[in-house]
Amino acid sequence: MYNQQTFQPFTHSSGLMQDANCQYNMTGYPGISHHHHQPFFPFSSMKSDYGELSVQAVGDCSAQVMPWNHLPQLDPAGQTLGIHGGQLQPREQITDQVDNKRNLKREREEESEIKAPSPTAKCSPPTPNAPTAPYYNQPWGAETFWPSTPNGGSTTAPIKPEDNGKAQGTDPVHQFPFNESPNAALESGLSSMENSRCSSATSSVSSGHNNSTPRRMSSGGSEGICSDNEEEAPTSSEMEQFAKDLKHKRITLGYTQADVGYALGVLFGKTFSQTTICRFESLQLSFKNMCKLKPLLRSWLHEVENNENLQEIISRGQVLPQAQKRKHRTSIENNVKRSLENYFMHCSKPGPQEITQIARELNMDKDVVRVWFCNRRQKGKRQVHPYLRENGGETYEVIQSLSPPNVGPFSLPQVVTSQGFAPTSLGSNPALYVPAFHKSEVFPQTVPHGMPMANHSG
DNA sequence: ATGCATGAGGG
DNA sequence: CCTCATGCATA
Repeated sequence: MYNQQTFQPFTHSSGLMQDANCQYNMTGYPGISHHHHQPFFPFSSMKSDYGELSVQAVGDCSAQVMPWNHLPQLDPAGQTLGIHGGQLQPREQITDQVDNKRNLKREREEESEIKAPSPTAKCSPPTPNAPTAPYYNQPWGAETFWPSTPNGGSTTAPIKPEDNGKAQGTDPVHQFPFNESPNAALESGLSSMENSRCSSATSSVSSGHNNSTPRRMSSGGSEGICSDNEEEAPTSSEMEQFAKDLKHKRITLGYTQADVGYALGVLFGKTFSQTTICRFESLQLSFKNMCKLKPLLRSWLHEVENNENLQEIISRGQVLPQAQKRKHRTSIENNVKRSLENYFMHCSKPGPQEITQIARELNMDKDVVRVWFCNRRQKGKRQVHPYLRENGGETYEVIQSLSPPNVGPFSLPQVVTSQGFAPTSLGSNPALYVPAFHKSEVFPQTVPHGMPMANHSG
């Protein structure tokens, strides 16, 4: 077992990651006013999503050079960071368990599944409208990452290295770590990456495994990619394989998930948290989301494999100070959780009234209950058993494990399928969990105090 | 690795 | 209000 915190040869590694979001403005946090400009990622002008970016910048051999070339120089200050440049220090032993990892898969549009077998209940989603096809093709608007913030404005758009200079003047904390001149080494390395993509996009990552299935729902004609449209329409198996390879490679090279997330920030201007990388590796993101991140991660993979300079550069990333602490994580007691589970089993989508009732029943804040249900639903969508994934996603499994043991008379088996990533049935049959009961059954009139959860004596 | 939370976008 | 993407905080 590797523990991220256990291996922190780099000054930036650990804390850095979780704080990494400081790299880009969190519009959600008014208090935070660091406008860190994105290092270099002319999104504004490109209007492209990551997919496109990666496709062009990274993938297209002939495409105009992307931000890569603009990689800022190593900041002299960066050297003071005490990072031993360039050398990868394996922080974790290469464990075989890597492959052992549970490879969970979830579907992209599980949405439809929810209402699948369910009758017409208020609880069940109004309408499925969930496209069965993986429409991950949708563009990744720059705004997605850099929404124009009303307050600052400077925060939203990624800045180019050149701009970076002045940006620093204003905001010394968050600009790209390197402000010198372009790093030749890096450029060279990056270029290698570009090449690799053209020749064999899948390189070490997917090479060998996936004989990509013919299914390309969308031809990236507009993107004008070299030949690797894998990014556009990776199959579930491809995705799984990629995730697996990514993780293996990452660990082999001694990177933590946090490192990867940070590196992405250095390379693309958008940092991701350890959490996200973790979820990617364990396929716990929506398929769409996976597709979105894959190109970036693949690029990272190419870089670390072919360019040691990249490591050096990334290593110099400055540790961004924690802007501010946010939220207090409410801790829900186990017995209360069980109660919530019970409610959820019967109605995964309680209405405002029901939520209020539940909240009252459990002496919880309404919002906490609401959020709990939201999260529970999300979790339900991606929660599948690892072994299911081999089935190709067509199989339904009744799993009781998801159900609280004490649901008593209300306990329902849950229908689960692994097709989340099933190449052939994406979205067709997405039931991961089934809120089979109408809310009326759960809330006949008012939440009965005698609800099963009430007796959770644990 | 995962629980609880935030916030954008949609209806 | 919900879903979805995402992450801090924590187990």
